[in-house]
Amino acid sequence: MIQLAIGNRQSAIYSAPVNILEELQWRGLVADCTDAVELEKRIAAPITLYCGFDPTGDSLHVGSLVPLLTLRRFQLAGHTPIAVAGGATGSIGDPSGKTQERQLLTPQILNHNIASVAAQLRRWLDFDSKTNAARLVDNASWTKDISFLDFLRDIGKHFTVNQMVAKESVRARMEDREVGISYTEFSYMLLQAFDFMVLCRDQQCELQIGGSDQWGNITAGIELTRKKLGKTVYGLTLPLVTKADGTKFGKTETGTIWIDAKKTSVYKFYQFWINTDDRDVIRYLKYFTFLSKEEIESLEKQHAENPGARIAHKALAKAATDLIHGEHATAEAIRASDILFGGKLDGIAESTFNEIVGEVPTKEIEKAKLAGAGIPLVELLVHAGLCPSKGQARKDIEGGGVNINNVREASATRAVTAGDLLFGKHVLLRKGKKNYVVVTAK
RNA sequence: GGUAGGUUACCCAAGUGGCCAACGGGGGCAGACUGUAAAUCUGCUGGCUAUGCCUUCGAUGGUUCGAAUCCAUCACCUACCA
Repeated sequence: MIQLAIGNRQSAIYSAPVNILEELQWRGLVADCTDAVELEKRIAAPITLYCGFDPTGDSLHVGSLVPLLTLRRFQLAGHTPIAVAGGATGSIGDPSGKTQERQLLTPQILNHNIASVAAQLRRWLDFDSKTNAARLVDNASWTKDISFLDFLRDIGKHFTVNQMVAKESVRARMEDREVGISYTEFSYMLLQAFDFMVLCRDQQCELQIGGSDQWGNITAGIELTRKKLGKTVYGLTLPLVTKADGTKFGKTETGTIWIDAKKTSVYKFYQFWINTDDRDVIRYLKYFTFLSKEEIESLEKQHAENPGARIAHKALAKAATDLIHGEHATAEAIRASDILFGGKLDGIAESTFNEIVGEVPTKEIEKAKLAGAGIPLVELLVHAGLCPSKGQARKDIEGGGVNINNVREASATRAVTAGDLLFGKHVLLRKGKKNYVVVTAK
């Protein structure tokens, strides 16, 4: 990652950054870029830039947030962003950063994914600006009618296999004799290069941004554009988001953190950020929020003075959740977190308790099962998805890791009955410190 | 093709006739401490209708009262030779 000195021209007010590159550098968002000197000159005037989003899933996840928010930063700085939801590239599969050949998506799934991702992209870019409205395009629109022969003659001729093979993403797969790389994925680079050239030709796009794994694809596009159009265009890559503990960013035990509230609840999304490692929190504030340099530096100072207060974590979680899910949903997630981690449930009002229902995972159970002797706790834990088996549930209880309504339960033979219901409806189960499930009797 | 060695739970790895659901380490989960951290310490880590029962040591078949362990065949991996 390039660490350049920050000039004292740096504006403290985000809404009017003098220089987007300085802003990005300060945020640590520049992994690499082509011809930094020329790009800096060019970017003094509004530029059109693009970034592709991979429709491999039906939602973006926190990892794809970095390029998306960076597009937004460019737009706020007066530049014109183009988001490409790739129907063409998506149908092939990018080998970059992948150790395995990808499973091709069916056209139905691909279309569904593109529609879902496109809808999300629309929410964080401004399409109504009078001066620099964002655009959303599907690269299938310019690739679907081109014939294979034309593509080979017009595009393929500009690439030598020698240089394609030298690209990191291809080389890694070629060296792995077990997996290899299909001709399909090998060709991916050409498609993405073609995109850049077309966007430059038809939409005056002069800059492509992407994750650092996109470097090879981006430079391929730059070369193609120079050869076909005789124009100089630029590339800028963003760092891979790392974690201090070395694990992969954006995943938890329970899976990927998605942008879609239906796939990852707002509460869970908020909790994801709250649980950020101390060593990562300031970096993430820079990556994932639009807080100003001043605000972040102030948070950094407070964090250094009193890390236990986790002021920076709270600011990060609030800002990121606000940005993605809106202030209202964020307030609810914060409220639910305060209730759950605030201590006792004694004397809690039903309306207050209801705030956490639906925020944390909720499971239903037939009321009849709680009548009389009730249902064994071990069974309920498995039903709630907190334990994988009754044997494990028993061990968890014996180890002191299970709480009913926030009261530790030490007996593995304990049954849960109607008498345990809060407000005649809910039982709050907890395993460990932060795994909550509300079981609702129906 | 020949010879030798290997294949054990999520991963690495011990075990070579009964005391083996299988040492140890990693990872994971939980507890203490703490800040819903980190580090450290402790416990657990195949399933169940549970002082017992069932499934599991590459696959199949066999020997034996009894097999992860012995034998045969097959599959895959590694090293050396050709």
